[in-house]
Amino acid sequence: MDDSMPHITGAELRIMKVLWELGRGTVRQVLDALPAHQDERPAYTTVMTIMKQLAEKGALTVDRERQPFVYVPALPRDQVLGSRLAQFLHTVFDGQVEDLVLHLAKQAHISPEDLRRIEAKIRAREQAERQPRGRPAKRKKGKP
Amino acid sequence: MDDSMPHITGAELRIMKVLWELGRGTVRQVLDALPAHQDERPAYTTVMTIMKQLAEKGALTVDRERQPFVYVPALPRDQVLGSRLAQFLHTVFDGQVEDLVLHLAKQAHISPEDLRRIEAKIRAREQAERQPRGRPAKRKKGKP
DNA sequence: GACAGCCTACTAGGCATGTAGTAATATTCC
DNA sequence: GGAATATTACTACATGCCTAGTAGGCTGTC
Repeated sequence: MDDSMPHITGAELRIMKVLWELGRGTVRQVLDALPAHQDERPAYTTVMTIMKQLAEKGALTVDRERQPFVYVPALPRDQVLGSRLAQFLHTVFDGQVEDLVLHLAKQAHISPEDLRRIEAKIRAREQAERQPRGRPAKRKKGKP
Repeated sequence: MDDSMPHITGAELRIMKVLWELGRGTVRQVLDALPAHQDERPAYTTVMTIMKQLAEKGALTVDRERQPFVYVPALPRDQVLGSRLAQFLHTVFDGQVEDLVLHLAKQAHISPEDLRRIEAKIRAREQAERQPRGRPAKRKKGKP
């Protein structure tokens, strides 16, 4: 599962995020949808190169039928983010989850009430896993 | 405070962890205390180079009186780890704390009870901050 | 059928990082 | 005082990542 996870770098992750949002897209579409990082956007060719790397790593599948190639995420968002989180937890906090959450609480100004909400979500999810009945509709941002 | 935080890389963080644990130490001591990463340890000179870099960045102070130079952490563990966490939260989870904690819960198998414990700790800390005994009140940085 | 425009593939260079070797220097012991 | 040992500074090298340019192909239009 995790052992086959390719390593996704920072720039690659930015691209993946856009594609998870879009569902699928061409280089041009990804470039346009890329959150303007305050001032500068990468060049078209840069985005293309990164997407090609992602395809080679198996993080994207390419539909070469259509002429502007269409790229589709081959790895679910949860898995990639989870993998990164696991690595971060291990390298920075030595796997001490409590330590991480405490730091998080400190600097992100999480209130105990926030934790309550999260706790409730976890419980809900656990129940949902126990009795799977269609999943709750996830809202997607419509984008052209 | 945070804006002057130097960037600590992965290898550097490994060294810092040892020194936070030891309190202070020479290159040799750090090398010996370095958790044998299962199979290979870096060379003595490698550790030395990294520690020199850390000193240049201001993450370590050097006592050159003693002949085997003695290095002391100049940045508190909380601050460095917190900074890394903040950056991680921003780049990977777009600052969505709940999203991060939910992922954490999923893969690290945190139970709601664990969260309860953490919640209690946060409350305790908040109270401690409210009624500081002995220690001067910690000023909170204002947020825009 | 030729041309213009967009798209892909290939290639390259710059930068940060991690690792380690070599020469010079200080310390200690005899 | 001199030799053996340990420590430091300087430098180099390999790797990975990010960014971008150029050449060539495909598509649609006139």
